[in-house]
Amino acid sequence: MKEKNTEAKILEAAKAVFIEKGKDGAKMQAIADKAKINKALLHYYFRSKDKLFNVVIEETMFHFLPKVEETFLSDDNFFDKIRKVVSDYISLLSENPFIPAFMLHEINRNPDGLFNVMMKSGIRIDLIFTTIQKELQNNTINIVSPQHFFINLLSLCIFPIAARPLMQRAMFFNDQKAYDDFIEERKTQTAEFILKAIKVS
Amino acid sequence: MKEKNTEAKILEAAKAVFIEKGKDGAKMQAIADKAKINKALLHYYFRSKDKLFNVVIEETMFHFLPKVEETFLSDDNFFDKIRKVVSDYISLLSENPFIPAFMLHEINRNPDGLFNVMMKSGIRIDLIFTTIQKELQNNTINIVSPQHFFINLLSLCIFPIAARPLMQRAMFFNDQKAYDDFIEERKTQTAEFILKAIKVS
DNA sequence: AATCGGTTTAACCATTTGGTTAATTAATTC
DNA sequence: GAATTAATTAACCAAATGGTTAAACCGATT
Repeated sequence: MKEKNTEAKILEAAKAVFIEKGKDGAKMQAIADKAKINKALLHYYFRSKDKLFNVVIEETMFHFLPKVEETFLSDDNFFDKIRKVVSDYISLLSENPFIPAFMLHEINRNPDGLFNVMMKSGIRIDLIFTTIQKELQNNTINIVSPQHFFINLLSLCIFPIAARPLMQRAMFFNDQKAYDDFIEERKTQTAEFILKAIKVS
Repeated sequence: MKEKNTEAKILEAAKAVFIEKGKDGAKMQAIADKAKINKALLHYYFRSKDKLFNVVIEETMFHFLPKVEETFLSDDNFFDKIRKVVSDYISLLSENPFIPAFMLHEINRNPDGLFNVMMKSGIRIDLIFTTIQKELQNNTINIVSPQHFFINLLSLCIFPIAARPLMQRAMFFNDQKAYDDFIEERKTQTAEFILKAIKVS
Protein backbone atom coordinates (compact mmCIF):
# COMPACT_ATOMS: atom_id res chain seq x y z
CA MET A 1 0.00 0.00 0.00
CA LYS A 2 2.13 2.87 1.34
CA GLU A 3 0.39 5.63 -0.58
CA LYS A 4 2.60 8.42 0.68
CA ASN A 5 5.04 8.87 3.46
CA THR A 6 3.31 7.38 6.48
CA GLU A 7 5.63 8.96 8.98
CA ALA A 8 4.95 12.40 7.55
CA LYS A 9 1.21 11.71 7.53
CA ILE A 10 1.37 10.79 11.21
CA LEU A 11 3.40 13.85 12.12
CA GLU A 12 1.02 16.15 10.33
CA ALA A 13 -1.94 14.64 12.15
CA ALA A 14 -0.11 14.67 15.46
CA LYS A 15 0.77 18.32 15.08
CA ALA A 16 -2.79 19.25 14.32
CA VAL A 17 -4.25 17.31 17.24
CA PHE A 18 -1.61 18.18 19.84
CA ILE A 19 -1.65 21.85 18.96
CA GLU A 20 -5.42 22.06 19.04
CA LYS A 21 -6.03 19.97 22.16
CA GLY A 22 -2.82 20.28 24.14
CA LYS A 23 -0.71 17.32 25.26
CA ASP A 24 -3.16 16.04 27.86
CA GLY A 25 -6.27 16.65 25.78
CA ALA A 26 -4.88 14.89 22.71
CA LYS A 27 -5.69 11.19 22.35
CA MET A 28 -3.53 8.76 20.40
CA GLN A 29 -6.68 7.34 18.79
CA ALA A 30 -7.65 10.80 17.54
CA ILE A 31 -4.24 11.20 15.94
CA ALA A 32 -4.51 7.77 14.32
CA ASP A 33 -7.97 8.60 13.01
CA LYS A 34 -6.82 11.91 11.58
CA ALA A 35 -3.87 10.20 9.88
CA LYS A 36 -6.23 7.42 8.72
CA ILE A 37 -4.07 4.64 10.09
CA ASN A 38 -4.18 2.07 12.83
CA LYS A 39 -3.28 3.18 16.32
CA ALA A 40 -0.51 0.58 16.55
CA LEU A 41 1.27 2.28 13.67
CA LEU A 42 1.75 5.36 15.81
CA HIS A 43 3.76 3.30 18.24
CA TYR A 44 5.57 1.50 15.44
CA TYR A 45 6.88 4.84 14.21
CA PHE A 46 7.15 6.86 17.41
CA ARG A 47 7.20 4.39 20.32
CA SER A 48 5.17 6.46 22.77
CA LYS A 49 2.97 9.51 23.18
CA ASP A 50 5.80 11.32 24.95
CA LYS A 51 8.24 10.69 22.12
CA LEU A 52 5.73 11.74 19.49
CA PHE A 53 4.89 14.87 21.42
CA ASN A 54 8.56 15.80 21.73
CA VAL A 55 8.99 15.58 17.97
CA VAL A 56 5.96 17.81 17.50
CA ILE A 57 7.33 20.34 19.99
CA GLU A 58 10.72 20.41 18.33
CA GLU A 59 9.35 20.86 14.83
CA THR A 60 6.96 23.54 16.04
CA MET A 61 9.70 25.50 17.76
CA PHE A 62 12.00 25.23 14.76
CA HIS A 63 9.19 26.54 12.64
CA PHE A 64 8.11 29.51 14.73
CA LEU A 65 11.15 30.66 16.69
CA PRO A 66 13.70 31.74 14.07
CA LYS A 67 11.47 34.21 12.21
CA VAL A 68 11.91 36.97 14.76
CA GLU A 69 15.68 36.65 15.06
CA GLU A 70 16.07 36.45 11.28
CA THR A 71 14.42 39.79 10.65
CA PHE A 72 16.10 41.48 13.59
CA LEU A 73 19.56 40.56 12.38
CA SER A 74 19.02 41.80 8.83
CA ASP A 75 20.64 45.14 8.04
CA ASP A 76 17.54 47.13 7.31
CA ASN A 77 16.84 50.40 9.03
CA PHE A 78 15.82 49.61 12.61
CA PHE A 79 12.35 51.06 12.28
CA ASP A 80 11.72 49.13 9.10
CA LYS A 81 12.91 45.99 10.85
CA ILE A 82 10.25 46.51 13.45
CA ARG A 83 7.62 47.03 10.76
CA LYS A 84 8.70 43.89 9.01
CA VAL A 85 9.04 41.63 12.02
CA VAL A 86 5.66 42.66 13.38
CA SER A 87 3.90 42.20 10.08
CA ASP A 88 5.56 38.88 9.28
CA TYR A 89 5.03 37.44 12.73
CA ILE A 90 1.38 38.40 12.91
CA SER A 91 0.89 36.87 9.48
CA LEU A 92 2.59 33.65 10.44
CA LEU A 93 0.64 33.29 13.67
CA SER A 94 -2.73 34.20 12.22
CA GLU A 95 -2.25 31.38 9.72
CA ASN A 96 -1.61 29.04 12.67
CA PRO A 97 -4.10 30.38 15.17
CA PHE A 98 -3.77 27.61 17.78
CA ILE A 99 -0.01 27.97 18.09
CA PRO A 100 0.14 30.91 20.54
CA ALA A 101 -2.16 29.47 23.21
CA PHE A 102 -0.65 26.01 22.73
CA MET A 103 2.87 27.31 23.27
CA LEU A 104 1.88 29.43 26.25
CA HIS A 105 0.19 26.42 27.83
CA GLU A 106 3.29 24.31 27.20
CA ILE A 107 5.55 27.05 28.56
CA ASN A 108 3.75 26.69 31.87
CA ARG A 109 3.26 22.92 31.74
CA ASN A 110 6.88 21.99 31.11
CA PRO A 111 9.12 25.06 31.01
CA ASP A 112 12.42 23.20 31.33
CA GLY A 113 11.64 20.84 28.48
CA LEU A 114 10.64 23.71 26.25
CA PHE A 115 13.66 25.76 27.15
CA ASN A 116 15.98 22.84 26.32
CA VAL A 117 14.39 22.52 22.90
CA MET A 118 14.76 26.24 22.44
CA MET A 119 18.46 26.00 23.19
CA LYS A 120 18.85 23.20 20.67
CA SER A 121 17.23 25.43 18.05
CA GLY A 122 20.32 27.61 18.17
CA ILE A 123 18.37 30.81 18.54
CA ARG A 124 20.46 33.68 19.87
CA ILE A 125 18.17 35.98 21.77
CA ASP A 126 21.20 37.88 23.06
CA LEU A 127 22.01 38.95 19.50
CA ILE A 128 18.57 40.53 19.29
CA PHE A 129 19.24 42.38 22.53
CA THR A 130 22.61 43.55 21.22
CA THR A 131 20.96 44.96 18.11
CA ILE A 132 18.45 46.84 20.20
CA GLN A 133 21.12 48.01 22.63
CA LYS A 134 23.16 49.46 19.79
CA GLU A 135 20.15 51.38 18.56
CA LEU A 136 19.63 52.63 22.08
CA GLN A 137 23.16 53.98 22.25
CA ASN A 138 22.73 55.73 18.92
CA ASN A 139 19.96 57.74 20.57
CA THR A 140 17.44 56.91 17.86
CA ILE A 141 15.09 55.22 20.31
CA ASN A 142 13.98 55.82 23.85
CA ILE A 143 13.24 52.65 25.79
CA VAL A 144 13.73 51.36 29.30
CA SER A 145 15.66 48.23 28.32
CA PRO A 146 15.96 45.81 25.42
CA GLN A 147 14.11 43.23 27.49
CA HIS A 148 11.09 45.46 28.02
CA PHE A 149 11.07 46.45 24.39
CA PHE A 150 11.31 42.86 23.18
CA ILE A 151 8.57 41.60 25.48
CA ASN A 152 6.35 44.50 24.45
CA LEU A 153 6.79 43.56 20.83
CA LEU A 154 6.06 39.88 21.42
CA SER A 155 3.05 40.70 23.58
CA LEU A 156 1.46 42.88 20.95
CA CYS A 157 1.95 40.28 18.22
CA ILE A 158 1.10 37.08 20.07
CA PHE A 159 -1.66 37.89 22.56
CA PRO A 160 -4.27 39.09 20.04
CA ILE A 161 -4.05 35.71 18.29
CA ALA A 162 -3.94 33.68 21.48
CA ALA A 163 -7.04 35.37 22.87
CA ARG A 164 -8.88 35.57 19.58
CA PRO A 165 -11.77 33.16 20.27
CA LEU A 166 -12.90 35.23 23.23
CA MET A 167 -12.06 38.65 21.82
CA GLN A 168 -13.84 37.94 18.57
CA ARG A 169 -16.97 37.16 20.56
CA ALA A 170 -16.65 39.98 23.08
CA MET A 171 -15.61 42.77 20.73
CA PHE A 172 -17.02 41.83 17.33
CA PHE A 173 -20.15 39.78 18.03
CA ASN A 174 -18.29 36.67 16.89
CA ASP A 175 -17.93 38.07 13.39
CA GLN A 176 -15.11 36.07 11.81
CA LYS A 177 -14.43 38.57 9.06
CA ALA A 178 -14.41 41.50 11.46
CA TYR A 179 -11.61 39.90 13.43
CA ASP A 180 -9.74 38.95 10.27
CA ASP A 181 -9.84 42.61 9.28
CA PHE A 182 -8.79 43.59 12.79
CA ILE A 183 -5.73 41.33 12.58
CA GLU A 184 -4.97 42.64 9.11
CA GLU A 185 -4.99 46.19 10.48
CA ARG A 186 -2.72 45.15 13.29
CA LYS A 187 0.00 44.11 10.86
CA THR A 188 0.69 47.80 10.25
CA GLN A 189 -0.87 49.53 13.24
CA THR A 190 1.02 47.53 15.85
CA ALA A 191 4.35 48.63 14.45
CA GLU A 192 3.23 52.26 14.33
CA PHE A 193 2.04 51.97 17.93
CA ILE A 194 5.44 50.68 18.97
CA LEU A 195 7.34 53.25 16.94
CA LYS A 196 5.42 56.14 18.45
CA ALA A 197 6.17 54.75 21.90
CA ILE A 198 9.91 54.44 21.36
CA LYS A 199 10.85 57.33 19.09
CA VAL A 200 12.87 60.05 20.76
CA SER A 201 10.74 63.14 21.09
CA MET B 1 -15.18 15.81 62.10
CA LYS B 2 -15.86 18.69 59.74
CA GLU B 3 -12.90 20.80 60.79
CA LYS B 4 -13.63 23.66 58.46
CA ASN B 5 -15.80 24.15 55.46
CA THR B 6 -15.22 21.08 53.35
CA GLU B 7 -16.79 22.55 50.25
CA ALA B 8 -14.48 25.56 50.42
CA LYS B 9 -11.50 23.31 51.01
CA ILE B 10 -12.37 21.32 47.89
CA LEU B 11 -12.87 24.43 45.80
CA GLU B 12 -9.56 25.85 46.83
CA ALA B 13 -7.78 22.64 45.93
CA ALA B 14 -9.70 22.33 42.67
CA LYS B 15 -8.79 25.85 41.66
CA ALA B 16 -5.12 25.25 42.33
CA VAL B 17 -4.99 21.98 40.43
CA PHE B 18 -7.18 22.98 37.48
CA ILE B 19 -5.38 26.27 37.00
CA GLU B 20 -1.96 24.70 37.19
CA LYS B 21 -2.67 21.62 35.06
CA GLY B 22 -5.55 22.63 32.83
CA LYS B 23 -8.85 20.76 32.65
CA ASP B 24 -7.49 17.70 30.87
CA GLY B 25 -4.28 17.52 32.87
CA ALA B 26 -6.04 17.78 36.23
CA LYS B 27 -6.97 14.52 37.97
CA MET B 28 -9.79 14.20 40.46
CA GLN B 29 -7.51 12.16 42.72
CA ALA B 30 -4.96 14.99 42.75
CA ILE B 31 -7.66 17.44 43.81
CA ALA B 32 -8.84 15.08 46.54
CA ASP B 33 -5.28 14.63 47.79
CA LYS B 34 -4.67 18.37 47.85
CA ALA B 35 -7.90 18.93 49.78
CA LYS B 36 -6.96 15.97 52.04
CA ILE B 37 -10.26 14.21 51.57
CA ASN B 38 -11.60 11.07 49.96
CA LYS B 39 -12.23 11.19 46.24
CA ALA B 40 -15.86 10.22 46.70
CA LEU B 41 -16.41 13.43 48.63
CA LEU B 42 -15.62 15.41 45.52
CA HIS B 43 -18.55 13.78 43.80
CA TYR B 44 -20.69 14.10 46.87
CA TYR B 45 -20.23 17.89 46.74
CA PHE B 46 -19.85 18.55 43.02
CA ARG B 47 -21.27 15.55 41.15
CA SER B 48 -18.75 15.44 38.32
CA LYS B 49 -15.47 16.79 37.04
CA ASP B 50 -17.32 18.94 34.51
CA LYS B 51 -19.51 20.52 37.17
CA LEU B 52 -16.57 21.17 39.47
CA PHE B 53 -14.59 22.66 36.62
CA ASN B 54 -17.45 24.97 35.70
CA VAL B 55 -17.58 26.30 39.23
CA VAL B 56 -13.85 26.94 39.14
CA ILE B 57 -14.14 28.73 35.80
CA GLU B 58 -16.97 30.90 37.05
CA GLU B 59 -15.24 31.90 40.26
CA THR B 60 -12.02 32.59 38.40
CA MET B 61 -13.74 34.82 35.86
CA PHE B 62 -15.64 36.69 38.55
CA HIS B 63 -12.35 37.25 40.31
CA PHE B 64 -10.26 38.47 37.39
CA LEU B 65 -12.61 40.08 34.90
CA PRO B 66 -14.17 43.03 36.73
CA LYS B 67 -10.90 44.72 37.77
CA VAL B 68 -10.29 46.27 34.38
CA GLU B 69 -13.80 47.59 33.90
CA GLU B 70 -13.90 48.95 37.44
CA THR B 71 -10.89 51.17 36.98
CA PHE B 72 -11.87 52.25 33.50
CA LEU B 73 -15.26 53.49 34.65
CA SER B 74 -13.92 55.52 37.56
CA ASP B 75 -13.79 59.26 36.96
CA ASP B 76 -10.09 59.76 37.21
CA ASN B 77 -8.15 61.52 34.54
CA PHE B 78 -7.89 59.15 31.55
CA PHE B 79 -4.12 58.91 31.66
CA ASP B 80 -4.16 58.17 35.37
CA LYS B 81 -6.77 55.50 34.74
CA ILE B 82 -4.39 53.80 32.36
CA ARG B 83 -1.58 54.01 34.90
CA LYS B 84 -3.82 52.54 37.57
CA VAL B 85 -5.41 49.76 35.53
CA VAL B 86 -2.05 48.61 34.20
CA SER B 87 -0.40 48.61 37.59
CA ASP B 88 -3.30 46.93 39.36
CA TYR B 89 -3.77 44.27 36.71
CA ILE B 90 -0.10 43.35 36.51
CA SER B 91 -0.07 43.11 40.31
CA LEU B 92 -3.11 40.88 40.39
CA LEU B 93 -1.82 38.57 37.69
CA SER B 94 1.71 38.31 39.02
CA GLU B 95 0.23 37.11 42.29
CA ASN B 96 -1.63 34.43 40.32
CA PRO B 97 0.95 33.51 37.73
CA PHE B 98 -0.81 30.47 36.26
CA ILE B 99 -4.02 32.33 35.51
CA PRO B 100 -3.05 33.95 32.19
CA ALA B 101 -1.89 30.79 30.40
CA PHE B 102 -4.75 28.82 31.94
CA MET B 103 -7.34 31.27 30.67
CA LEU B 104 -5.76 31.50 27.23
CA HIS B 105 -5.78 27.72 26.98
CA GLU B 106 -9.40 27.61 28.04
CA ILE B 107 -10.30 30.39 25.61
CA ASN B 108 -9.16 28.12 22.81
CA ARG B 109 -10.43 24.85 24.30
CA ASN B 110 -13.98 25.95 24.90
CA PRO B 111 -14.59 29.52 23.71
CA ASP B 112 -18.38 29.37 23.79
CA GLY B 113 -18.49 28.09 27.34
CA LEU B 114 -16.12 30.78 28.50
CA PHE B 115 -17.98 33.49 26.67
CA ASN B 116 -21.26 32.44 28.26
CA VAL B 117 -19.71 32.67 31.71
CA MET B 118 -18.32 36.06 30.78
CA MET B 119 -21.78 37.24 29.84
CA LYS B 120 -23.16 36.02 33.15
CA SER B 121 -20.48 38.05 34.95
CA GLY B 122 -22.27 41.18 33.81
CA ILE B 123 -19.13 42.78 32.48
CA ARG B 124 -19.82 45.60 30.03
CA ILE B 125 -16.92 45.79 27.65
CA ASP B 126 -18.87 48.24 25.51
CA LEU B 127 -18.78 50.75 28.38
CA ILE B 128 -15.00 50.59 28.32
CA PHE B 129 -15.06 51.24 24.60
CA THR B 130 -17.40 54.19 25.09
CA THR B 131 -15.04 55.71 27.63
CA ILE B 132 -12.14 55.36 25.24
CA GLN B 133 -14.19 56.67 22.33
CA LYS B 134 -15.12 59.78 24.28
CA GLU B 135 -11.47 60.46 25.01
CA LEU B 136 -10.74 59.98 21.34
CA GLN B 137 -13.30 62.62 20.38
CA ASN B 138 -11.83 65.05 22.89
CA ASN B 139 -8.60 64.86 20.89
CA THR B 140 -6.50 64.00 23.93
CA ILE B 141 -5.39 60.69 22.48
CA ASN B 142 -4.45 59.44 19.05
CA ILE B 143 -5.39 55.83 18.45
CA VAL B 144 -6.72 53.73 15.60
CA SER B 145 -9.75 52.39 17.45
CA PRO B 146 -10.85 51.57 20.98
CA GLN B 147 -10.52 47.88 20.11
CA HIS B 148 -6.89 48.18 19.09
CA PHE B 149 -6.12 50.26 22.13
CA PHE B 150 -7.83 47.85 24.50
CA ILE B 151 -6.15 44.76 23.05
CA ASN B 152 -2.79 46.52 23.19
CA LEU B 153 -3.29 47.22 26.85
CA LEU B 154 -4.36 43.67 27.67
CA SER B 155 -1.50 42.21 25.61
CA LEU B 156 1.13 44.23 27.44
CA CYS B 157 -0.24 43.29 30.86
CA ILE B 158 -1.07 39.62 30.33
CA PHE B 159 1.51 38.16 27.98
CA PRO B 160 4.59 38.86 30.12
CA ILE B 161 3.04 36.81 32.94
CA ALA B 162 1.75 34.05 30.67
CA ALA B 163 5.15 33.56 29.05
CA ARG B 164 7.15 34.06 32.20
CA PRO B 165 8.57 30.55 32.69
CA LEU B 166 10.24 30.68 29.29
CA MET B 167 11.16 34.35 29.31
CA GLN B 168 12.72 34.13 32.75
CA ARG B 169 14.97 31.37 31.44
CA ALA B 170 15.72 32.94 28.08
CA MET B 171 16.26 36.52 29.18
CA PHE B 172 17.39 36.33 32.81
CA PHE B 173 19.20 32.98 33.15
CA ASN B 174 16.26 31.69 35.17
CA ASP B 175 16.84 34.24 37.90
CA GLN B 176 13.59 34.45 39.82
CA LYS B 177 14.34 37.77 41.43
CA ALA B 178 15.44 39.33 38.16
CA TYR B 179 12.06 38.56 36.64
CA ASP B 180 10.26 39.76 39.76
CA ASP B 181 12.07 43.06 39.39
CA PHE B 182 11.27 43.09 35.69
CA ILE B 183 7.56 42.69 36.42
CA GLU B 184 7.78 45.33 39.10
CA GLU B 185 9.25 47.77 36.58
CA ARG B 186 6.52 46.92 34.12
CA LYS B 187 3.86 48.15 36.53
CA THR B 188 4.95 51.71 35.72
CA GLN B 189 6.86 51.37 32.46
CA THR B 190 4.06 49.65 30.58
CA ALA B 191 1.71 52.54 31.20
CA GLU B 192 4.34 55.07 30.12
CA PHE B 193 4.96 53.02 26.98
CA ILE B 194 1.26 53.11 26.18
CA LEU B 195 0.91 56.79 26.99
CA LYS B 196 3.76 57.76 24.72
CA ALA B 197 2.18 55.75 21.94
CA ILE B 198 -1.23 57.38 22.23
CA LYS B 199 -0.57 60.96 23.25
CA VAL B 200 -1.29 63.52 20.55
CA SER B 201 1.96 65.02 19.36
C1' DA C 1 7.12 -19.09 -6.55
C1' DA C 2 9.41 -19.20 -2.28
C1' DT C 3 11.32 -16.18 0.95
C1' DC C 4 12.45 -12.28 3.50
C1' DG C 5 12.14 -7.59 5.57
C1' DG C 6 9.60 -3.87 6.44
C1' DT C 7 4.69 -2.23 7.04
C1' DT C 8 -0.01 -2.51 8.67
C1' DT C 9 -3.78 -4.32 11.19
C1' DA C 10 -7.14 -6.60 14.59
C1' DA C 11 -7.30 -8.12 18.89
C1' DC C 12 -5.74 -7.85 23.28
C1' DC C 13 -3.68 -6.11 27.85
C1' DA C 14 -2.77 -3.24 31.96
C1' DT C 15 -3.37 0.96 34.02
C1' DT C 16 -5.58 5.05 34.86
C1' DT C 17 -9.50 7.55 35.75
C1' DG C 18 -14.13 9.40 36.51
C1' DG C 19 -17.71 7.84 38.96
C1' DT C 20 -20.77 4.72 42.19
C1' DT C 21 -22.21 1.95 46.24
C1' DA C 22 -22.77 0.40 50.58
C1' DA C 23 -21.29 0.79 54.93
C1' DT C 24 -19.37 3.78 58.84
C1' DT C 25 -18.99 7.82 61.48
C1' DA C 26 -20.36 12.27 63.10
C1' DA C 27 -24.17 15.74 63.90
C1' DT C 28 -28.79 16.93 64.61
C1' DT C 29 -33.42 16.33 66.05
C1' DC C 30 -36.89 14.58 68.80
C1' DG D 1 -30.33 9.00 74.43
C1' DA D 2 -32.62 6.83 70.63
C1' DA D 3 -33.69 7.92 65.97
C1' DT D 4 -32.76 10.38 61.98
C1' DT D 5 -30.06 12.92 58.81
C1' DA D 6 -25.69 14.52 56.91
C1' DA D 7 -20.80 13.79 56.06
C1' DT D 8 -17.06 10.68 55.06
C1' DT D 9 -14.72 6.59 53.64
C1' DA D 10 -13.12 2.01 51.57
C1' DA D 11 -14.02 -0.82 48.11
C1' DC D 12 -15.58 -1.38 43.78
C1' DC D 13 -16.99 -0.65 38.68
C1' DA D 14 -16.94 0.51 33.79
C1' DA D 15 -15.05 3.12 30.29
C1' DA D 16 -11.18 5.22 28.26
C1' DT D 17 -6.55 5.15 27.09
C1' DG D 18 -1.61 4.22 26.18
C1' DG D 19 0.70 0.49 24.76
C1' DT D 20 1.73 -4.59 23.09
C1' DT D 21 1.43 -8.85 20.36
C1' DA D 22 0.91 -11.93 16.87
C1' DA D 23 -0.62 -12.46 12.58
C1' DA D 24 -1.45 -10.70 7.82
C1' DC D 25 0.06 -8.04 3.96
C1' DC D 26 3.02 -6.22 0.48
C1' DG D 27 6.98 -5.31 -2.28
C1' DA D 28 11.46 -6.60 -3.46
C1' DT D 29 15.17 -10.34 -4.03
C1' DT D 30 16.60 -14.75 -5.16
